[in-house]
Amino acid sequence: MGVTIHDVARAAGVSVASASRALSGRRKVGADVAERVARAVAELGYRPNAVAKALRDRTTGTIGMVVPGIGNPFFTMIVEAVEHQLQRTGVDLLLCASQYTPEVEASRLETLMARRVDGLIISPCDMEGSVPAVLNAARQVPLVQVDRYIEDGGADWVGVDDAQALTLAVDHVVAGGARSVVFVGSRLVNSSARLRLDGFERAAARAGVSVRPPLLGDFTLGWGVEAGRLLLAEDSLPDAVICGNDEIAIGLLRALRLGGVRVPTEVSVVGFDDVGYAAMCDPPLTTVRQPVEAIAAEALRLLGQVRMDDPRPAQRIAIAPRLVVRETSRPVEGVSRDRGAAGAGSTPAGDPT
Amino acid sequence: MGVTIHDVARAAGVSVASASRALSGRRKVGADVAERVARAVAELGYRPNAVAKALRDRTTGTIGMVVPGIGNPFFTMIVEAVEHQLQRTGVDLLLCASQYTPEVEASRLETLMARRVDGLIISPCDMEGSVPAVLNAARQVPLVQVDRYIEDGGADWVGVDDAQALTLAVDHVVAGGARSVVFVGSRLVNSSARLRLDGFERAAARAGVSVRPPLLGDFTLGWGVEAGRLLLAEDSLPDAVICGNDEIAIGLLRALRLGGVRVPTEVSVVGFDDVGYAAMCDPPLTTVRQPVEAIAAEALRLLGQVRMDDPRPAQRIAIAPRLVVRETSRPVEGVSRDRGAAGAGSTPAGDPT
DNA sequence: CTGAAAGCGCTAACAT
DNA sequence: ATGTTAGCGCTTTCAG
Repeated sequence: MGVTIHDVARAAGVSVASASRALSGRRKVGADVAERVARAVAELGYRPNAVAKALRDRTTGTIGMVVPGIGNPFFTMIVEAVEHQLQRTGVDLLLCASQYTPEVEASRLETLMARRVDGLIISPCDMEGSVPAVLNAARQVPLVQVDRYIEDGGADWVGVDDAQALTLAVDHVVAGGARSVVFVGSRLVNSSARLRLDGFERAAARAGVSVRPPLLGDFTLGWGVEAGRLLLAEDSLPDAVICGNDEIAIGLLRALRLGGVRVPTEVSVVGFDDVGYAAMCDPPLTTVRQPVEAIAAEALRLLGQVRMDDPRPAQRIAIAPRLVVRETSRPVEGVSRDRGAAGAGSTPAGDPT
Repeated sequence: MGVTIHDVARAAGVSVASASRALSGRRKVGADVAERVARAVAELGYRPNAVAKALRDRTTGTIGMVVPGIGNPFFTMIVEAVEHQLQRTGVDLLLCASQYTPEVEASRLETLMARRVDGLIISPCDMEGSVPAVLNAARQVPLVQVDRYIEDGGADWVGVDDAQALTLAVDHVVAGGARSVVFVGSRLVNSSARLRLDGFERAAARAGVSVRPPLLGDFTLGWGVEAGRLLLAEDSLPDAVICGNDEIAIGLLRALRLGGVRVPTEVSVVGFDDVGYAAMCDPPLTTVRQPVEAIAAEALRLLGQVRMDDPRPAQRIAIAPRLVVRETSRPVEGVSRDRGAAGAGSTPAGDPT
């Protein structure tokens, strides 16, 4: 620690300007200068100070990302996708969790801006509560929302096309013979919850099937099992249940099994997201896959486009999802099941603890 | 963007020094000065530039963390714990994933150091391959390893007491009547894998039970189901199988169920980590819980202690785990099962997608 | 092609 | 109590 470009310049017998030029390679330097600087760097173990560079350049090569919670597999997927897209960019990611709380979300945004991130990617935790902080941040620095958005239309957004996703899900179970369907999702506190319920209702109406009143809780396993019990307690089961995310679906599956209900023979279940576990649960879950890589790529592209000076209208980009048919839905002629569902090695790997 | 402390000083009609003092509150200022500065700040929407402060202070208020992969629930737990401990500290976390690859790990460490993080927390991905990068980093900045460590003893470490953990697991199944046990874990490429196998073998020997050759793959669901099939293919099943982590255990459970084996009636299964899903799988998993909060707290404490000038010997701190008895192991007199296992709302919540 | 010097925004001596 | 100023490490005009 502590060897600066001055030390390098002195050791190489050149000016700091030359050392800097040699280091960055962005300007011509004599061959001998380059040579001697390189040697000095190696000998002294010089490491450029990114902080000083950032101060000088007024840009940090860093973008901030804030998601509601990193414990949630879906957010983990998006974070990984963003990280993946950033790979060879030289841009680093400053990751924060808002813990589903507008207050900590606002504070995280504040410190990210103090650190002068070059851009911000955020999945706002609360459709209403997040509005001031997000809007305020968007005024200072390029910002794009992913997955969830605030109700105010003041900032760019990219996410999955929820309407299309629900259409895919509903049409699939209907094609499998379902005549009555129910939606199990989240209370309408964030945009995804609302969009998905809407999408479901429209798709069901279009398909002309009977729809039961939706069950709305939160996006957790726990709610999934509770919802399953609620369903079991009713007079009769619907032919299919469409879930707001995979966690709910997996919890539901569990409750149904405990209740002695066979899936998909008696009822079909469809999830949403396609988290890693969906392929490994029992039976493997039919679900709508979120195009996370595409979302990440698009978000980053948008971020690069934003110019704080000429404010162009906010964009909303919805990306088409894909239905992944596995074994919790009744087979449909002409639609083949996703292979690799049942077994080993089909998940991205990972080598924990 | 762009309003500096100079602007504030000018607007308030005071010197930058006074403005700085008023802002930091670290030195006395006249009441009127404080007042006028506060107003100027509010009017101009001043935001201190953390980059400039960092350059001046030679400290960033940031620590870097690098884990093999954020998709793995266990690492996610540690990251959350560290974040949680950092909460009211004003210290921010710079999170990176090494993707289980020493090369990217080295590169992440390099950029973290360029950004002048005040400390580093790392779970090295490879017992051998990570050695040079970790040692090199530890030479520049306070560093502590969590969970995994490099074989060279040159850097601090804090993690779970694997030997004790395996003793807990083995003694528990033996108390439940098991006479033959097998270990399903990971190939010995990282410290945890080795420590856990060792711990298992010692504990089994001490308990005087018959042990079958261990099955070693990786820490994934996929390997768990494969191992389950391998077990099924043998002449007879062991009384109990102890797994290297929960993912393996959950995969194994699935394979056993498909094979028609009843758990825990015919065989007991014990996991390791106690990830959120362990309480929700079927049946709920008996497992050894990692004391992640304690590990995070201890790591941070250690980090604060390290003085780069006086090199004290490296420390290794192993923290005691706790056995969480659920329903994949045969009941033992006097040991009560973990309640809340079967149902709703027992997980930390989370409100995804 | 190379060097001298200014300045990014901030804080801490060092005056006053 | 307040103001002036140097300087953190770097890049980039501007001269030569």
